[in-house]
Amino acid sequence: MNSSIIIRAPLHVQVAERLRLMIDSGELEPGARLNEIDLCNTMGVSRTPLREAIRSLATEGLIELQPNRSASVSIISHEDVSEILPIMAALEGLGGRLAATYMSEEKIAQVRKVHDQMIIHYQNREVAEYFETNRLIHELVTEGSGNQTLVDTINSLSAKVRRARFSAQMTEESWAKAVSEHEEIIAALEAKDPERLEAILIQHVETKRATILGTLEDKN
Amino acid sequence: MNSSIIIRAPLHVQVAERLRLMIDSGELEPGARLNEIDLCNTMGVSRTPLREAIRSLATEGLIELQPNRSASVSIISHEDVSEILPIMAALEGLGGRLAATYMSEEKIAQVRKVHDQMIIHYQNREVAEYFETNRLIHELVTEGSGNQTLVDTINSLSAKVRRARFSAQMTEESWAKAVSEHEEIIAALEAKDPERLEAILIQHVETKRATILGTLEDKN
DNA sequence: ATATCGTATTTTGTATGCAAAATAAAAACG
DNA sequence: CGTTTTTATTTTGCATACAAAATACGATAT
Repeated sequence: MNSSIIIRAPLHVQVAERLRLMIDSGELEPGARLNEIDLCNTMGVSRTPLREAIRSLATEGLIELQPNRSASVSIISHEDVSEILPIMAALEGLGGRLAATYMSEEKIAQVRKVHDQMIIHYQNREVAEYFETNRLIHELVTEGSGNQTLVDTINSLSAKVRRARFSAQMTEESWAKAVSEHEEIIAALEAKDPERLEAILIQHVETKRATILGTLEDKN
Repeated sequence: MNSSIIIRAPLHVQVAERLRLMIDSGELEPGARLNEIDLCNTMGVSRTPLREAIRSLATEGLIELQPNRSASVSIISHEDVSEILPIMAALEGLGGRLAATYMSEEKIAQVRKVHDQMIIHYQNREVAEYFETNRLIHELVTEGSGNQTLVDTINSLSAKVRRARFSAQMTEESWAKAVSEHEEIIAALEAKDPERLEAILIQHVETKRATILGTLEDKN
């Protein structure tokens, strides 16, 4: 039989995906109001699937709902970031510990490849590419834990922080530190040292926290 | 002015709450199919808010969606439990560490009170009451971290495991162990010892894992 | 009797319609 | 003029209607 059956995802799923993308890319900025009819027109769907999608993103925390008024892209505060990062540290630490134990040689080699790419992007000061390869490495390591729930949980938290785009604060110095920590990450992974990888990943998130929160000298 | 304005939650929120309750109580068993029209009739609402609620619970993971067929209460497997518990261990550990540092004396006293109640329920072998006070203690400690995102994340994971009702497996022995660990938890909290509390809470979840998975001698 | 095909019924997916609330605009008042 | 009140418009909340898919049922053939 034909195994290439095209499975059409329900509209509300497609719409949710697209909204998530719009939020993630910044096309829909934090605080932006979601006018249902406008969005329906741009997406070419009716309000029903759109509203279902909005409800989903609301439970994900990407959108905020207030009765009888437009949904809005949720605004992430410094407090939110301060809450989320310690959680991510604990979870990435756990993921690393498991990954160092269970990850296959091939997967490790794959991480190494992406790592080397990232280093090149760093040397060439290609910010966007650096961030993307960076993100991918963390994803691969976490996936290496073999714990899908862990991957999902981290992704959900990561998505919220990512939107914040405090990243502008990244100095040459903090960037160098992050890269150096990544060298340690790959080393611990290749050495299959769970405790060390866990510790480094926790430290790495702490570095991220310091960077994002502008070394504390920001407001708040 | 009158500050006692009654804020009516939107129907889809009320419905979601009710569904969550039905799932949690077991009225809707894992695998049960959700017939939209039936549910609409029993709840006295139209399909629109019901479907919005279903989408929400689906993104929470309590319900599973398959295109063009009824939504069903998601079935939690032993694998799922094995994935979730290590995550909860890490997060409860983090929560405990923070709680031991930041929790106020009054809050600690409150936990102590609930703890003493729990012990009485244990001595009287009042299972339901024991579980409820137990749950409350963990919630209070986690809340003591002052990290709302952490509370929410743990609750979300906890809700999934709770539904599993593998709890039947609890022996007199494992129950005693859990209680003894709780004595240590309250001690570490009162002593404001972050490292110790973190360690105990992680150990405590490990005990739970062993209990739930029937000390490994189950299938799988 | 079992299996397969075709039809009828149920159930979900999506669009639309109407009422209520919120917002914007206009008019009345100071 | 600025402020409040009233009216009009927009926007959300919910219900319903219709189409498409899935399921259940029954007939036919083997």
